[in-house]
Amino acid sequence: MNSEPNLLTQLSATLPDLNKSETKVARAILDDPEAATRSSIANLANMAGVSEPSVNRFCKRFGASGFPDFKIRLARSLVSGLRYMSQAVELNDGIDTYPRKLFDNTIGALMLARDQLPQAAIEAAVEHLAAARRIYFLGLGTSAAVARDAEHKFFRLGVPVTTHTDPLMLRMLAAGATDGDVFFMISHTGRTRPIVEAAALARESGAVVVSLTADNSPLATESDCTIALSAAENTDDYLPMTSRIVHLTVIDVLATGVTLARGESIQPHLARIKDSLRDTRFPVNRKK
Amino acid sequence: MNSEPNLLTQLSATLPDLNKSETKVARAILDDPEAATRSSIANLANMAGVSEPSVNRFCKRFGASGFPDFKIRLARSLVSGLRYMSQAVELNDGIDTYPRKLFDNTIGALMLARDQLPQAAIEAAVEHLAAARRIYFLGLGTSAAVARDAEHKFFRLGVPVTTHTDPLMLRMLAAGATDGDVFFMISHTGRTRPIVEAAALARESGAVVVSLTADNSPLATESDCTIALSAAENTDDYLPMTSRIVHLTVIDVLATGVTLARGESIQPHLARIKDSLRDTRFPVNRKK
DNA sequence: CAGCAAAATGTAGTTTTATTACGCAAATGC
DNA sequence: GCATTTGCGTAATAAAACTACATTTTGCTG
Repeated sequence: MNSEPNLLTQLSATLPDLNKSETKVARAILDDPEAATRSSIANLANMAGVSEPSVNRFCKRFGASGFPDFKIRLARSLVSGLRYMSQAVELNDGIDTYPRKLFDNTIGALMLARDQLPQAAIEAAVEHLAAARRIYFLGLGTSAAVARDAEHKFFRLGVPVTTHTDPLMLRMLAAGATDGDVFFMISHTGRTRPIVEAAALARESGAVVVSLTADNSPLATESDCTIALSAAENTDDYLPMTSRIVHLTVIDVLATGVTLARGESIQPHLARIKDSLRDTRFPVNRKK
Repeated sequence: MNSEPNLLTQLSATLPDLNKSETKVARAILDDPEAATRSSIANLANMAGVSEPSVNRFCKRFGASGFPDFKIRLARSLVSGLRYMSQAVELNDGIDTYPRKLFDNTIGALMLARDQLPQAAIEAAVEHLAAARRIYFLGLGTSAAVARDAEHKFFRLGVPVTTHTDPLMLRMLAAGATDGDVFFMISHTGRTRPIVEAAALARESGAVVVSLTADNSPLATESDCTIALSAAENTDDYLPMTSRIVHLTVIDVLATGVTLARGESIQPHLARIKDSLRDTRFPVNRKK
C-alpha cells in the first residue's frame, strides 16, 4: 500500500525519455512545483506552452488518473522531496552549505534508486547468488571498493567469495570459470574495458554473469542478469559519489536477499562471526 | 520555512466549534483523509450527508480558496515522516518490501546524520587534511572499505595517502609518524583495539589524529579531532550497513571540503585524472 | 528525397466538477 | 411571537478536465 515513489524524483529521472511537449510540461512543473499544484490544467498548459490535452496525457503517463489526481500526488511529494533535487556544490559554498548539499544529493540519489529499483532483476540476482558455488565480485576504481564491500558482506554469509582488481587476474579468472561460478560485475558506466571483457570471457566459460551497472551499456549486454540503475545526474564533477553509495545499498539488498533465502539456518553462523570479533575490541563503557 | 500547520490536527482541534453540517464534513474527512483527497466535492458531500455548497463553505472556513485547494493542503499534511524510522527486515519480507526497507533505513540514517553533523569538527578536520603532508586512512573490517574509499578519493586530490589493515603495520606506521602526518582513524564503534592503540601511538609521535567514530568512545579520547556520529544502529542483526554509508558520505564531505579549500587550482588536476581513465573505457554509444 | 505510416500535438466539443446566487428554514434575540 | 440572523440546500452558472478527432510532425523505406 505504501508504494509511494516520490513524484519529483521520478519526474526528473524520466525527463530524458520524454518527448518534446512532455518535456516542456515537466520543465514547467519542476520549475515551480509548488505553483503547479495550485494551478489549473489550462494555466499549466499555458505556462508550459502546450495544449491542455498534452498536460493531461502527461499526467496519465505518470500513473495518475488525470490532472487533479496528479496534482494530489505532486503535492504529497513536495513535502518531502523538494530539497533532494541535485544541487551542485559551488566554489563559494561554506561549511554550513556544502555538507548539507552533499548529504541531500546522496539522499536524493537513494530515493531515486529506490523508486526505480528493478525488482525482477534483483530477484534473479539473489537466486543466482544464493545458488552460487563461488562468487567473484569484480570492479575497478571506485567500484573496487564496492566489490570489496560485497566480498566482506558475502563472506559473512559463508559463501566463498573472491575479489580482484588486476586486469590480468580478471582475464584468468574469467577464462577458468566453471559451472556454479557467479561473476558479479560492478561498473557505474558499464564501459570499463577489462570488466566488460572479463564478463564476456566468463560467460563463454559457462559462468553466470550478473552485473550492477548502467542500462544499455556494453556490460549490460554481456550479462545474464543486469541490475540496471539509471545513471542520472548532471553533477558530473562529483559523480562517483552518489552512484557508489547506491551501489553499496544495492549490495546490502542482495546480501539481505540471500540471507532471507537461507532462512533461519544462517543465524547461528552470523552470531559466531560477531562473537569472533569481540576480543579485538575494548569493552563498552556502560557508565554514563 | 516549514511553517505549515498540519491541516488534520487543525481540523480535529476545531471540531467542537463547528456547526452541524460542518461537523459532518469534518468527520467524513477525518474518517478517511486519504479518500477525501481523491474524491470530488459531490462525492464527499454525499459521504458526509450534506450538500455540495456546505463542503465548499467548509473549505473556505479553513483558509482554502476552494475545494481543490483544500484537497491539496490536505494531501500535503497527510505525508508523514514516519516512514524513515528504521524498520527491521523480517524473515517473511518479500522482494517488494525488504529492498524498500533497506533503502529507507539508509536514507533515514543519512537524514539523521545530516541534521546532527558536527560542523566545527568537520571544519577542523578539513583544515588538518588540507594541511597534511601525508594522510593515513586507517580502519579495519567494514571500515577498511571506507578507508580505501577515502584513499581513492584523496589520491585524486593529489595528496599522498596510505591505507593499511595489518595491525602490525598500523603500529609501525604510528610509531614512525612525523610532523605533518595526519592519521585518520575510522571505526564505527570506536573500540577496535588496533585502531585505538595506533591512534595513541601516532599522537605520541607528534602526528595529528583525526577520527570518524562514535562519541565518547576510547578512540575519540585518543584523537585531536573527532567527527562524532551518534551510533543509532538498532538493526543489530543485519550488520553495519547504514553506519558505513554515513561514513562514506562524511568522507565525501571532507574531500569536498579540501577541494574547496584548494579553490580553482585543483581543477586541472582533476581533469587530468579523469582524462587518464578514458582509454580504459568503451566509447559511449550515442545512438538511440 | 518522395511518400507512407506512426507517433505526437493541437482543436473543438462534451462531460464532469466546482462555485455562486438565491431562497427557505431553523435558531436566536428582543 | 415577530424580526433578524445564521445555516443549509436547490438550481443555475462558471470553470475545469476530459474525449474524440483532425492536423502536424517525425522517421522510415523504397
